[in-house]
Amino acid sequence: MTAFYLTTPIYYVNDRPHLGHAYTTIVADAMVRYRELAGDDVWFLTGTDEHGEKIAQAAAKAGVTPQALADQNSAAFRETWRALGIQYRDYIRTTEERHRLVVRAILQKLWDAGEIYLGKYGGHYCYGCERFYTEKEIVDGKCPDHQTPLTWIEEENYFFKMSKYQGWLIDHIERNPDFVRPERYRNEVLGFLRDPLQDLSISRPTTRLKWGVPLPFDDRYVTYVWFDALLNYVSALGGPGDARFEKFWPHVQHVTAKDIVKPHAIYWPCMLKAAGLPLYRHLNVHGYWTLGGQKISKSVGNLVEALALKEKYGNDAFRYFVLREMVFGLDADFSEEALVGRLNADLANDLGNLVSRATTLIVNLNHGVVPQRGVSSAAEDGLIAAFTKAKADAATAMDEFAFQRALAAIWEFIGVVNRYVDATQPWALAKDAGQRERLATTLYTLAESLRVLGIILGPFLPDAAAKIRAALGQRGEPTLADATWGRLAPGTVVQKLSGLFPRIDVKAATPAPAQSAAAGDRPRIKIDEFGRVELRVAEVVAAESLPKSKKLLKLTVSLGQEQRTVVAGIAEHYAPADLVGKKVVIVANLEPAKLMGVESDGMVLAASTGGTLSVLSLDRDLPPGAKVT
RNA sequence: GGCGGUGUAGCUCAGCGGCAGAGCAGGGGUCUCAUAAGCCCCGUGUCGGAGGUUCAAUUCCUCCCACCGCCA
Repeated sequence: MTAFYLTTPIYYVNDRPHLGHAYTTIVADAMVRYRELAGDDVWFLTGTDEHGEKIAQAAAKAGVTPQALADQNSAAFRETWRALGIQYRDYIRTTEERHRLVVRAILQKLWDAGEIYLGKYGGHYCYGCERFYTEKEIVDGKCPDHQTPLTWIEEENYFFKMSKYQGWLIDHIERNPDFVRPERYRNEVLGFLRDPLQDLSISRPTTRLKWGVPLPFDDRYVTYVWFDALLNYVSALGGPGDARFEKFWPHVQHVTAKDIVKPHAIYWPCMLKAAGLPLYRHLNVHGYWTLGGQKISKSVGNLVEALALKEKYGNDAFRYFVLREMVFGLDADFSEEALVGRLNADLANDLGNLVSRATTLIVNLNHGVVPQRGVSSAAEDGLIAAFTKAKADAATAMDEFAFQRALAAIWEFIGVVNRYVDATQPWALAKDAGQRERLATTLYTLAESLRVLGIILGPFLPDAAAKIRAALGQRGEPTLADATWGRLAPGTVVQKLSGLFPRIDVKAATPAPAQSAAAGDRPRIKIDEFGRVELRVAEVVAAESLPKSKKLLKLTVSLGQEQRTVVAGIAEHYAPADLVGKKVVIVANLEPAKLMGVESDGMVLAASTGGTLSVLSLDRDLPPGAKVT
């Protein structure tokens, strides 16, 4: 029995779970389910990354301890995976003692081996950002964020001698072409390695940051968050010496999004090499989801919304869509329309309808009993060959992390079965007493087709596959070996299974909210036209209703240096008290206008649909006056 | 600025030296077991532009344009 160990990245608890995290995790879940179906002994790890400056800062801002913030957000990820039916075997948090122990043990080992040294680092430091800036990032000697002068700080830190592994790493990647895959990311890594590799700073002085794992050999420092985080893949198995580690570590593969290729493809192999541990087998890198073709970096909120569509259309449909639509490694676009398109065309029309018609035929024409099959004709031979090919193609695709190709291969077979029904016409055979054996063979073939589909679809559509197996009276957890033609026992009772994936009536569906505006066919504007609109963050200092108006509120807002009066038509949706202290977005260069006798100098932005209205605010805190672009 | 990638049918993309392909969308037909589903038929598109190599280029080479990524 082959061991198989797959990890997702541990997600940074500064974030809320969104489509990007979900894709990574669904991909890993589907792969693990597939390997398990194929008979491997699997282990599947996910978790959360909880140390570092950003967490410490966010917690301070929220007035809670870093641990409390981490607890809360780690739980949000766990809940998301539960809702998505993710079957992880372990969930690690970097604040857990089991993790800290392993990190410290490995650091000590590296220190003893002379892989770490104390060095001096000088840089331009911004106290506001609590970080160093490189020469390139600095604007006129000032912090690009705060526009405040920077301080030259020399700081002693511990460094990992990563540079000495450069030649070795290049060699390893060249000898193992699929170490980093798909190939585009391998090329990127090799490109990066053409320039000299620097040693890696692995500590932060506790005078600046306390939220981390203390270095075992110098408690004036905590471990730099990346060094700490990468080790989760090892610590979750108990570390070297643990039986679980010895069993699974040699077979580890990682899955990540493309933004964290560098730590995984460069730091991590060097760290493992220095620690005397075997390297991972593959780093599997996927691309980004875009929404309506737009880059997602500025619209994390929309990614959270995208993830919410799983509630509307169901886990299986959501899983199927992301696995089928994204070419693993490339970016792909997510839209509700595309999701519904896949759901209707592939799941409802092709698969759901096939299940419905085939089970109905067996129930109607043979009282729901799988008959003894007779002599095969060319039609059956062709169908069986198509299944064998689909199964093999899917296997090849899965070996290469090509989920979209695996699903396309299975759908080829579904198409063959649909054509088989049309070609053999069981309903016509049933009317001819001389065709009883043909009918029996046909019905057996259909039932067996559904049975094998119920097995190989399991990793991709867990719920639907289970329903199909149940309708065919199949019990227990299947294996891929069970998906061998002819194993269905005659006499098995089949139940009618309709509505596996109901079609979504696109015309009757409610128009997509807000989001569709971007994709609409209104005339586009140039960027400089948009640039004429000056949008700024404003803090509501005071709010009062206007006595004579039902709709209007008079707001006093701060833009940092100046205060203004703005009248907003939101009284039906917000009480004045709800708004005070809130950061909103206003149009700052609008011509002033008098409304109900009050001069309004600006306009508050709000989104609305039907009866709901929401004032735009920020999901991260920024000072009033900040420009919105 | 350096390195790399992409540009093929309305949309998403495959093909990567030998008569331009698939899925979806759209149009037409047909069966009736089925979820108005299935099945069958319908695609001349400057294969981003210009030049070159070749008997032959969407495919190889050079340059240019556009977009994207990594690095600086």
